Amino acid sequence: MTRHATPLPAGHPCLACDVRTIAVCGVLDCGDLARMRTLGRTMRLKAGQPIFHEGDQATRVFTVTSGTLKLYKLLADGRRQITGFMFPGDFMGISVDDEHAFTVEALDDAILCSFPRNRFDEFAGEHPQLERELYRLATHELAAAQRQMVLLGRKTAVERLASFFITLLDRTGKMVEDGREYIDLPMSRSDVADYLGLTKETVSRVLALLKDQRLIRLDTLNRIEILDGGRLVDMAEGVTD
Amino acid sequence: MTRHATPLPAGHPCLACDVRTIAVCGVLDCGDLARMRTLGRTMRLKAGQPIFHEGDQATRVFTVTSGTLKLYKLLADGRRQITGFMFPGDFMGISVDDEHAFTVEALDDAILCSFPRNRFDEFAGEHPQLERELYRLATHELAAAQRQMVLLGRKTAVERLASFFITLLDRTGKMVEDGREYIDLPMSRSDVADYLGLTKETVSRVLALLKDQRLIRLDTLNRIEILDGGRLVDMAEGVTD
DNA sequence: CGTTCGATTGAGCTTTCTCAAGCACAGTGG
DNA sequence: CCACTGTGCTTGAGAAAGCTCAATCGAACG
Repeated sequence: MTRHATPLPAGHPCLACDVRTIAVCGVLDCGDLARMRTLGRTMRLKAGQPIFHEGDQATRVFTVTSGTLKLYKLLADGRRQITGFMFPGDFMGISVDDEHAFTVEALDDAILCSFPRNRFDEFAGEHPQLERELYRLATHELAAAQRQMVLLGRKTAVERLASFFITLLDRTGKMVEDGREYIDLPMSRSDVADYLGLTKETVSRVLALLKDQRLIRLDTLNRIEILDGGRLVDMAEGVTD
Repeated sequence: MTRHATPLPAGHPCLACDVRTIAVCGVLDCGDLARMRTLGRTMRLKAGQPIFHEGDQATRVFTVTSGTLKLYKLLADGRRQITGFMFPGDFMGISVDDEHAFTVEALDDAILCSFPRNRFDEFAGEHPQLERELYRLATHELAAAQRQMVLLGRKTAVERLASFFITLLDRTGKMVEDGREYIDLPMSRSDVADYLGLTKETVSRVLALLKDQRLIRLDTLNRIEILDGGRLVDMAEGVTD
């Protein structure tokens, strides 16, 4: 569940699909990539389909080729916290005591590459540079998790939405058309709410508010134009000004 | 900022103090430990003293020998989120792009062992089993961070306090005296609040509530007796029953 | 063209926060 | 030895942010 610094070019096929995946690109040479390729296989997921559930045995690791996934944990009564989203190029290999710590589900149709965990670990053991890269990815994940703790523990609803947009801009890369910046929201309002520790109603209301203040524009339900990124950054950090 | 599975025996001296530290004990042999020892030096901290601040250059890594530390991030207007506490045996070496992602401050008088980051990394590079252990620790940290996201995003004040006590029981090990279980709270009510995404007043009120329900007893302000651990575990997970 | 499902909007409510006052204990000085 | 003072903790009352429940809207699809 870690992500490479550079985004995967749209449509960039994954390692198992006979090309290199972002998570290892740059740290393995051609021969090693070829060897690793033989370990993987392609998985195609329909929207809404889960890959594994919290508590399942972690027998495989994955990289995302295309599509978006959500990671979440549930409480006994069904309350849900989405702990992250996965985009193309992301790596999902982290587990504790061989058990998955969360459920992963596809938001839209997605393609993954999957490797048997033991063979992947073995392969990593033989490639220190890959192992170091995995560690680096884990530390970046951890830093992101800490920022999310600040968001969930201390930010207002408006600040949470602003932070969310800024993070998406950074992560999925700006989409610019005719000089306008857009972000795609492949997830539902409920998903956004469960990621930000809010209700879907509050998400809707805050969107309306940001729209009224001309900071964003709802191009379509799932496509948002960023009208004032600078102001959003300030908001995200709690700068009242 | 990761923690070994087994707790450090009280008073167990650290690597730099001529003995082994928890973070590496079990993965290094005597000769390697001796070499690592030569890299470290001991640091003594007074209560309230910071080790480094968010954004500082990360030139050293640390292990905790004795005492307790808090890790936190601030928003522009001073709102604070404590992202974790460090106890004896814990390792603080994770940073992103050589910058510390949070501030670390001693809660009480503490002793640390500190290593120059570059020498430590170099040493780790020569000891794959140490590198693997650091990765394992990071993944455990990440799982803990995700549990904290559930707490901050979806749990009620009562559930947060119950979760906090259960986590402390697991982490610092049960202290049993005369067949009674205790936990120490080396941090202030404000610190607890900033860790759980609440205010100090709410923390006080919830403590009073749990006390009234005979789930805990305040032995002293900073020492809590667990009267009904089972019930607390249920509460922590949102089991209403 | 009707149905469905997610998104939006509204009204009232609950939990937690804020602000303020009172309390308890440790340290200090008379 | 005891009053004094400071600091952190607790308790109370009112306010506010966000939640719940319910109604309405609107785009997608058969």
